Amino acid sequence: MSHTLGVRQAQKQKTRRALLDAALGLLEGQSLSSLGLREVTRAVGVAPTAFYRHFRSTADLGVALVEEALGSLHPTIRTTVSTTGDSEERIARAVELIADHVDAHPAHVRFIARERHGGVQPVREAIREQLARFAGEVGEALAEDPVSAGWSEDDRLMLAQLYVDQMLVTASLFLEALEAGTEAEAGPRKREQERERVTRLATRQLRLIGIGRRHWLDGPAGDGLAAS
Amino acid sequence: MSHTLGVRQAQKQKTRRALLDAALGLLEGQSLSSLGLREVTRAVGVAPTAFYRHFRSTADLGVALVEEALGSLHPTIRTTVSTTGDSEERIARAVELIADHVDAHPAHVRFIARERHGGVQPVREAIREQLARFAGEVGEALAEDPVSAGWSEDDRLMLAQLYVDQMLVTASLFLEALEAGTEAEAGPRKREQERERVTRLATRQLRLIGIGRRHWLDGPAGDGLAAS
DNA sequence: TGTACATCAGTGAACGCGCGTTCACTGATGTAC
DNA sequence: TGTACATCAGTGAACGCGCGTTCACTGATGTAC
Repeated sequence: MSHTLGVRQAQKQKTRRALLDAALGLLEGQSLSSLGLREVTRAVGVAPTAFYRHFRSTADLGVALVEEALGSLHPTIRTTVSTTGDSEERIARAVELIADHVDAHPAHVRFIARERHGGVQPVREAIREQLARFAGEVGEALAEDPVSAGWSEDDRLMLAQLYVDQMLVTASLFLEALEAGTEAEAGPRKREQERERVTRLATRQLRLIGIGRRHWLDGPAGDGLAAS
Repeated sequence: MSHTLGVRQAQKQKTRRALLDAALGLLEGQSLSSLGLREVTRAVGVAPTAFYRHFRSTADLGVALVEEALGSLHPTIRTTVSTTGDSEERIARAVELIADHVDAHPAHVRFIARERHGGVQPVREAIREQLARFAGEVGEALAEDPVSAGWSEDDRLMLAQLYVDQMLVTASLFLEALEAGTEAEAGPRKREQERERVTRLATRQLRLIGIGRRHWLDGPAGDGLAAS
């Protein structure tokens, strides 16, 4: 019980971590489809051939990064949606959670935003799967929420996908806000302003969706015919 | 008035078009940041150096593609939002318009989805600018719509951005539906099913947003406190 | 209309460079007895 | 505990290849007179 891994395995994991971290860093300025295996090993300080001890290719490394970026997020998302309380409080908490996550893991967020529609098929597919899982989980959480009681499975999933996409859009905006403050002349003042702006925007968008949600079952007399 | 261009200019435009078309084709399978200048000229059948007569770099070509993909869409979007009629009809028309656009220009749509968060900064910036213009235009159109009468400029822009992002999400889903039918074993049957599924999903998401929109000014008594 | 010169889109050779992948290797770690 | 052998993460040389960029060029098109 004292040694859970062995020196050799531990060292291998350390190199693997270094490769993933170096790749993530290099991916801030380019897409996965142009990331070179030699670039990554050079950044870590190992021979190019060492790469093959851990990954078949950079695409393979990309799939591992997807798992790392999104895999641990499932419980967080679940509890966030399930949280009870006033609608406004829940929205504020969700937006804050997204902002904090972007602050804590900007490179992961950028990677997902970039590669979701990127040029590497297996990575796109891995992201698609994770997001589909998110949507499924949010949909289940919605089933237990009085606001969406009586909704069909189909409707719940429709709303869940709207929420998941909205989450990604918002995360991406927070990332841009973060970068706005990193530009040479701008400084943290600008960043703070941008962050506040995105928070306000995302909050109101979620509020509007929440209103639509609460009136979803009101029937066509209450909405379908009231337009224009 | 008989010759508007001259033989030399006409030939130059033709080569330029060929370069843009070839690049767009090659970008179906990779990101701009990994697209090679030699790849493009090889596909067209000109010498690599000919590329420089038209573009400084592949990034420069990418910016031209953004203009081509989004520049002509402004009037379309404006009239779509301004269209009068029943709420349901307007939603159906908007979704159909997106589906038709994806059918007509799949490579352009993929390019925008991919490079919006891609690894080439000037291209990201060009897309950001075009989408900001879209949002501004949708916001103006909303000002003339009775449903959003009395809204603040800020609120209109908030909704406009939600619509623009939703438009992109939907276009991206239609693109996936299109590809689902292109895979070897699937065939057009699968594609038709997927297309119908996305139409239903997008329609209901827009419907929910529309409901939220109609109740936006009802006040906190009607929505803020009704949750959970 | 004809001639002489200017322009400039596209050419083709050459360059140095970094790429992904192969291979036989080394030497520390792990295991069997 | 000690010895003999197996494993395997990381090495380093070598390969052929395609890349972006430079340069002086060619020859059709355009223009001035």
